[in-house]
Amino acid sequence: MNLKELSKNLGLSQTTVSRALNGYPEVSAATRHRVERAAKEFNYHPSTRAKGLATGRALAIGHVIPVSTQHEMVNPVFGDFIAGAGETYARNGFEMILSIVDDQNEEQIYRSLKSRRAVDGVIVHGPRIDDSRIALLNDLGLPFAVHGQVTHCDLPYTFLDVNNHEAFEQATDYLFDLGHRRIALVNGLENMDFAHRRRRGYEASLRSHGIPIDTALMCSNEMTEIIGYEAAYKQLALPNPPTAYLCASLISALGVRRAIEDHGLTMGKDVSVITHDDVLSYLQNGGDTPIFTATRSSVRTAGRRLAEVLLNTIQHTMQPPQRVILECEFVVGQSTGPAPRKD
Amino acid sequence: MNLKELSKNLGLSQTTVSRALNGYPEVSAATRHRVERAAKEFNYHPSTRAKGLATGRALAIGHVIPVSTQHEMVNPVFGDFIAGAGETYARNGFEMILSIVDDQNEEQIYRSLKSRRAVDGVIVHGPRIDDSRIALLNDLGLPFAVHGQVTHCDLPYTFLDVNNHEAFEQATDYLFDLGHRRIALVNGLENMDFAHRRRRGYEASLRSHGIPIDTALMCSNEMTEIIGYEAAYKQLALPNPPTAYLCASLISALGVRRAIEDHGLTMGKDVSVITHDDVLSYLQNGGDTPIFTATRSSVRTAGRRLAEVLLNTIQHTMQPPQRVILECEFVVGQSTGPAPRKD
DNA sequence: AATGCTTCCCAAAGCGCTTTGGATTTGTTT
DNA sequence: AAACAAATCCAAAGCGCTTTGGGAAGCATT
Repeated sequence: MNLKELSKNLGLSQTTVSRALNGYPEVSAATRHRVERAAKEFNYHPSTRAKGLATGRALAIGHVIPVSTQHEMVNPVFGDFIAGAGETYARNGFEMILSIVDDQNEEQIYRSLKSRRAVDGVIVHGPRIDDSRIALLNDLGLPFAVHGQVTHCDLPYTFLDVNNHEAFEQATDYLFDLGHRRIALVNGLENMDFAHRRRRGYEASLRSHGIPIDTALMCSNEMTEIIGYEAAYKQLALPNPPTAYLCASLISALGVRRAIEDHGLTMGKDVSVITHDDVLSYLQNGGDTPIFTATRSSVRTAGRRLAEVLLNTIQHTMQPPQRVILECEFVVGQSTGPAPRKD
Repeated sequence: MNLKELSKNLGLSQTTVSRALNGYPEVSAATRHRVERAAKEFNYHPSTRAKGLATGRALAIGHVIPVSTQHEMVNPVFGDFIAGAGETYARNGFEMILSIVDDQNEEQIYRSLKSRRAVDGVIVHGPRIDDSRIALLNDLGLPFAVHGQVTHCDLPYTFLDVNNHEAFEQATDYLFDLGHRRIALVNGLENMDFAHRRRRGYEASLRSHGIPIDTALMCSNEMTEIIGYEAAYKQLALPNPPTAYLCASLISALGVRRAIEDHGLTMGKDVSVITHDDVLSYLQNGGDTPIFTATRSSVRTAGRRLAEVLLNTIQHTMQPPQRVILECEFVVGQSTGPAPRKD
């Protein structure tokens, strides 16, 4: 069923039917009603492609997912973020188009999306420090919104980010207040902006308490269970091992916990752990009493909100870049306790 | 830059330029070369929408991701599957469009995708037992391919599945051969087809060895760490606890391991664990020596292959439904050992 | 020179929608 | 009753591409 057939069926012109369906005022209420009923009856939906061609709008948002060629990693938060964004798109009649691309060909993809007019805007995932994509997208004139921020980028741009610095500073403060002085950081890859900020927050806290920064207690890598395990296992074997951990992800934290237990120690008693918790649907941090003390911020909510922000900037072009910063909720769980007395 | 401008620039008609770019033979080699160079120079890409309108093909595949309203769960394998499928699409000039939808409105979405001619075909995710989507898509005449199978569906359809029955039967056999007689199953939701098949494989093995099926040792739920933990913790407190576990997911297995350790037991010695391993990028099962004994099958590869199968059936319509079944690799890790002697 | 083949190219229609610029009808005002 | 405004509706152009149905030029064949 297309517009032509529908309008023939109704004995109206395509113009009138189109207008009736799109809420233009030049149509009488009675006609509009009749048209709407018929559209429902015949399950008529306008062709996105034709509509896009005619209006010049794609009614679609692109998500470019970089998959690092070295690690073949798909960021685990991605699924939940997309789910959140998808809700927003569905509500607004937009489609989400996804491009998986190795980080070599990223620029290529953005150019192609632009010149094919395939999308009205894009969401930038996984921003890195000094990320070149901001400048590129600005040049291309393709509206975009970043999930995260870009350190060293002085161009204005629209983004939504968690307050990573604040969260990790606060978490480190909390551990300090419990008496911990040897606090380790199991971070994500620090060329990623979020990981960089978290380290800075951690360091800021240490500095403010006069604790020297010990690089032996810091690691930066992919956030997998194995890597968390290996990093913590080694550190706990040090002559002067950490008594507390700060993890960038619940998955890393699971590895850290395993390392703690493999050393015959007890989490929450011998070694404390705080992790960032993205509230992934398949990795809940316990029920009412969280297992891990955590800095919590739902990545799904982030997806929903950032998509809203992007649609907004697309609709009302000419407004200044939006900047949304979400504060983490600090939840106390069973994984932290007073630092053990030295014997 | 559009076709009109490009052809004006070259002093050729749109027809010729279009044909040159699309590999039709009616163009001299010299002209084709000239056109291709110009296209590259001006970074010309045909508008997907216009192309789609003209050809009647969308050059896009839809992925409908059901998000259960009760659990708000996004299947964790989804990210990796999509990454695999995306590789295939990129290679073939297709786009992937994603719809997130709560399971109430699923049918609606398929109808809409069809009537808007937004996609050339869809991938069906998370098939359930007796899933009504097969019949629906057949009715709609929308080409599709299923990631998994549908028990109780006698319509022919294209799918790719892991041999779940075989894998779990084999895993149970393996545990039996190690002397285990109390073998527990921590399964996914058994209205999902894959989980149903796994249970049947497990039961088939038990039956063939004359072991009675004990429902106290079986549970079926979302595959999260917490749920795995809780199920195993309870079962291990039984008067006659299991000595071995079969898990539907590495994430559940992490929970089971924690439960084992919280009971003061050692995995691989006191209690054995075998899990299915989807080879998710952020949840590797160890390096050279796997932590968990596992039935392994990469969901990313599955995504890549299923997308290929779907594109194939779309190109060569009129060929019978394709059925691909992948056998799991059985890898022995550190989590299994001989059943402990009864005292 | 007329005929028939290729080879190479083009004008124009059409895909399904929106939107411009009227046309027609109806209602209101004097 | 004439004149004008408002309310409804419509024909046709246009979005950027593909594809049909030729047409012109070049060459070899009669």
